[in-house]
Parts: sequence; C-alpha cells; structure tokens
Amino acid sequence: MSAPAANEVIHQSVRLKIMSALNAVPRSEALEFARLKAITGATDGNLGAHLTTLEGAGYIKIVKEFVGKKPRTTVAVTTAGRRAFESHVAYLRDILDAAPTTPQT
Amino acid sequence: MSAPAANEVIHQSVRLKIMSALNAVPRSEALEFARLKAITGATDGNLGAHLTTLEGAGYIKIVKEFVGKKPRTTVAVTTAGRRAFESHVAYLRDILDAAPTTPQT
DNA sequence: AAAGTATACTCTGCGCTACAGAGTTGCACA
DNA sequence: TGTGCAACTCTGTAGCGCAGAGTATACTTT
Repeated sequence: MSAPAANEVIHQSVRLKIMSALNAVPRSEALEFARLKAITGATDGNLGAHLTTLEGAGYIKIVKEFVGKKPRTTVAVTTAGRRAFESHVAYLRDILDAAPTTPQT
Repeated sequence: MSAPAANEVIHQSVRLKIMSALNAVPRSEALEFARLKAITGATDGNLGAHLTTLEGAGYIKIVKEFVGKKPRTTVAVTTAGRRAFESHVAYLRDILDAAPTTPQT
C-alpha cells in the first residue's frame, strides 16, 4: 500500500472548503458563487482567484448563466476533481488515523 | 457553533506531518530530529524552522541532549499540542465526512 | 435612452511564508 | 589540530494568499 501523496492545490484551506462543499452535493449538481463565498468567507476577488486555480487544475467546471434578472455563476466538481479530492482525503485519513498504539509503519 | 475551526499553524503540510507523527507515539515519548526529517522530507534548516514555529505555539517541546558522543534533539508533543491537533483533526473530519469516498467493495 | 444596480471577474500591490543552501556551533575522536 | 557529525541559524528568493479597486455584463428604473 503506497502512501497517498498530498495535493497542495486542494490542501490550501479555502480550496479545501470549496472542494469539500462541492463534493458533498449530489453528482451533477452545482453550487452558486454566493454560496461558496459564504462557506469560505473569502472576498469576491479572492474566491474568484481560487476558483480559477481549481478550474486550471481541471477539478471544477464553472458555468455562467443569467437567471431571470440576475447573473449567476455556478460551480460543479469534475470527475478528475472528485478523484483528486478523494485521493487527498485518503492522504489525510492516513495522517489522522495514526493511532498511539499503532507502531505499524 | 459546533463547527471546529481550522488551525493554520497545524494545517501547513510539513507541520501537519510533524504533529501527526508526534501524536502517534505513546504519551511522554519523543521523536528524534533525524526521524522527523525522514518523515517530512524537509531539509535541516527548514525542519528546524517549522519546529521553532510549533514550539512558539506551545505545541511541542524540544529537548537537546548528548547521548554518548553524539548530540541528539528529541521532540515531544505537549498537552496543548495534542489538544490543538485533535481539534484540527475534528475540523478535518468535518470536511472529510462530507465526502463519501468511493466504496472499495 | 441614460443612469443605476447587482453579480462576478480581473488586476495590482503588499506582506507573509516556505524553502534551499550556506555558514556556524558544540562535541568527540583520530 | 583538524576532521566529522548533528543540528541550528541566517539570508535571500520565489511564490502565494489576500484585500481592495476597478471593470464588464445584463437587467431595472426613471
């Protein structure tokens, strides 16, 4: 069993919150920009930059649409994004599950 | 609020590895500098700086001693360090638990 | 039509931090 | 004495996160 590696793109705390939130919604559903802003506590610009980073990594898909009167940006996780997130979760679980009574390497 | 907060001191990846490794050893035991270097993959200087950060936060105790001919630096987690680590673990679990991993079977 | 509003993005500049690598210290042994 | 080991300190650099200002789009109001 090879130890899973850390994913620094996902590990960053704001992006970790984003990926966690996206991963928690049912497949093929998305979250709105404003919702992510509330979840992460980031400013508009900062959140936009993090989303760009995640999109550049191929982990999320950004969709811009107009619903009635207002613009709405929705974000959904991609298959690669889910895989990467799950892999990082496995890495974290490795760390978190290290028990005081387990001298096993 | 019931949601635990992130601890940025511990969240940093090298320090997370350090705290995880220290938390995994039995109470009142310690790890050697060289062991931590192998675990984290950091250089001497970098590891020393991270240890200083953790010590400054009160999370670890650094003990320098001479054993026979050689200097040995050992590092042990403090009570506050365990608490902080456990708190951060709770925070991460909050995030991870929202992420159903692909069932292996 | 012109101005205003809401949403979300882009850009800029600042400050912090991680990092590698070089240099230093303390001790032991040849 | 000077070589080697272990670990620390220092320095410079590069990159990143962040806030805030400014901008674009589409709709609303007057």
